[in-house]
This record gives sequence, structure tokens and C-alpha cells, in this order.
Amino acid sequence: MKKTGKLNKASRQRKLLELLEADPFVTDEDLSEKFMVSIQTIRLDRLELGIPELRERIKQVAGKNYQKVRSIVGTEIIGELIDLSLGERGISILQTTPEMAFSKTNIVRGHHIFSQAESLAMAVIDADVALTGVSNIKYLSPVRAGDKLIAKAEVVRVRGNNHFVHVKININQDQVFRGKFILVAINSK
Amino acid sequence: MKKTGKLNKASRQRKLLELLEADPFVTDEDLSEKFMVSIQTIRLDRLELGIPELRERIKQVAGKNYQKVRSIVGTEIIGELIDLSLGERGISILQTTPEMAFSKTNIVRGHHIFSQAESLAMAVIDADVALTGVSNIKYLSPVRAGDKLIAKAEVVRVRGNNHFVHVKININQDQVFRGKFILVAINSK
DNA sequence: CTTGTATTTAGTACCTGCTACTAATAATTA
DNA sequence: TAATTATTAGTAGCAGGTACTAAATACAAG
Repeated sequence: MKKTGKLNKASRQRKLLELLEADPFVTDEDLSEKFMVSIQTIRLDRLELGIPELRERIKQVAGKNYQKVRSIVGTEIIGELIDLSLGERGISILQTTPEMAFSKTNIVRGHHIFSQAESLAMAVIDADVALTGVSNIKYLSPVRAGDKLIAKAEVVRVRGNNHFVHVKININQDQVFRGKFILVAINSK
Repeated sequence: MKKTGKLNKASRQRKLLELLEADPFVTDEDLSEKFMVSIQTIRLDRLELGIPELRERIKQVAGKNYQKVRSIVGTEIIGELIDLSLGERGISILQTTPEMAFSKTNIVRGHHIFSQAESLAMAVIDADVALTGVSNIKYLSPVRAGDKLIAKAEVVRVRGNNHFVHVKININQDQVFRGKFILVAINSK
């Protein structure tokens, strides 16, 4: 029984990382009480681990879904848009997490993969807003929580307001998904 | 030409609201420079408009994203399951909200509709875990934020581990979506 | 047991971005 | 011109820190 009581430095720092990962909204004071050490110790720990202060952490959480979402002209995209040639192609990365998966099998639910593909397809279309008309998709192999999904979208044809986009998603070199979307553009003018 | 120069109180406060709506990450100091008034004036304005301080604003943005991610990403079934005959059919209801929609057009993003359909399709399958193999879907008409989506799923054929499920989504009497899914069951035994 | 090193605690000065308050000054309106 | 409204100035205090110095404590090895 060595559950309670003070931890040594290494285990405290391990716990600290976990704790702040799970909940970044904790002050040094809270942490010092939780670990039964002084505030200064917590600050030394953060310094050694390279963890920023509370306000910085909150700003990061806020910025993640904001800065990127806003900067891409209001297009909410699932995953991180890392390359984009409007009207031609685009690439996004989605880091999957345990919350996206079935807890039993650790396999990522299909709609997350679909969402990444569809939102990327929309992002590459050179139009204010796009609606999905039709899509034809195939999941080639299961995705596990933690896998990093790399989606590549390519506009293959444009006919009036209809945009034909192909999206492929890979994990490393293995293709796990492919989808054909027909998107309908709506020009707000 | 009255573009530049100081604004009067009313217009300044209108601008202030807009500005902070678009970008909440601005300090009073930044604002005081932008409007060419003292910091105290900005603070009086915020007080009158009921706008919280920078740190509080950031915290709100952070909290929103946190909740959003947890609630959208973490749910087993998208929508509310109101009827289910395992292996045969099921019905779910999804109340759409403005967050699910493009802010410009108020039209609900397709992947939310897809998610409702897919998760319902999975729920009706009489198996521990199911994966989507293929799907073929069509959005028939746009869904607006606030619309209540009623999804009906029906298992049309079972061949080994492959389950063929059709899903239709209606708003009142109008069909807005149809999808054919081939789900692959995995029995964990 | 003592010496040396690692770890922890204490304390101070300073920082940002505020709140809450008082008081004075400038601009506008009646 | 007087009254009212809007703006500016300044002070004290707060949260949640950084950055630094110095002292106390713990633990290991000779």
C-alpha cells in the first residue's frame, strides 16, 4: 500500500503531465494541494516539463479550434488543413483519439472519418458554401484510436455548380478510406 | 468622409461588440489604441455592454470548444434513439442546432446528418460491434438549423457478416436524405 | 557519521490585464 | 450659463503567474 502519501519527483511529474493533458484548466495552487507539495515545486516541475502557465494553456485550447477555424474563411474543417490549392486539391490531417472510437474495440467510428473527408472536400471547392449532394464511400480497413489520418482531396470535374471530388485517406502508406463526393456550390451573390 | 477620427460613444460601442465577436483575443490596451480613446473609456464601454475581460472571454472560447469536442465526438449514437427492433429497424430523432450549421446560410453541415444515419444503422444491427464497409448516400434537400430530423433505418438483407441497411431521414413529411450502408458485424466472441 | 548532491521550500521583486473606486476635466445639451 | 454626459487620470488591490536568490531538507555513498 503506497497509494496515498507523497510521490517522488519522477512519478509526480508523470502524473502532472497526465493530469494537465486531461484538464488544462488547473492552477498551480490546485496542483500543489493535490500533490501535497509547495507551489514552487509545481512550478519547477512545469519548468522542467516545458508546460506553460494556466493562462497560456487556456489560450492554446481556445486557439486550437478557433484561429484555424476562423482563418479558413469560416469553413469548419474536421482535422487540420495543411495544404490547400483552392479548386484543385487539399490535404488534411486528423489525429484520432480514444473518444472517437468504440471503447470495446478501440476502432474509430466511421462518421469521424467521413467528416474529415467531407469537410476537406468542401474546403477545396472554390465557392462560398458547398452542400453535399451525393457521396459514395468505402471504408477499406478499420482505423484504430491514435492513428493519424491523412486525407487527400482532389477535384476531378466541375460541371456548373456540381463539383466532383475524390478523397482518399491513408494511414502511413495504407489506404483506409475512399470517397467520391458530388458537392453543390452555392454562391452567395 | 468621416471614416477616420474619433467615433462617438454609440458607434464606438457598436464597433466594439463586432470587433470582439470576431476576435475575442484583444486586450483593452489594443482596443484603446484602435479607437484612440483611453483605456478607462474602453473599460466603461465593456462594463455598459456587459462584456467580460479578456481572460474570461478566452476561457469561454476554450470551454465551448472543450464541450463541443466532448459532446460531438464522444457520443455513441448521434440523435435520440426512440424505437428499435434489433436486426430489423430503428428510429432516431436529431434536433439540429445553429452550431451544426454554416453561420452564413444556416444550412446544417452534411456530416451531422450522415452521423445520425450511420450511427442509427449501426444500432439496428444485432451485433456487438459493427463497422461501416460501404455507403451510398444522397442529400435531397438542405436542412436548416432548428429542423428536427427523423431517421428511419431498415435492415434489408443479411449475408454472413454483411448487413445491408437503408436509412431515410425526413423533416416532417419531406425526405431530406437517403443512404444505403453495408455494415460489417464483428462478434467479439 | 559526515560530506555531497538532489530536491524542496521560502521569499522577494516584477509582470499582465484586469476590477473597483474616486476625482477631475472636457464636451455637449438644455 | 448651468446642468448633464462623456472621457480621462490615478490609486489600491487581485489572480496567476515569471525569474531569481537563498535556505532547509532528504537521501546516498564513502
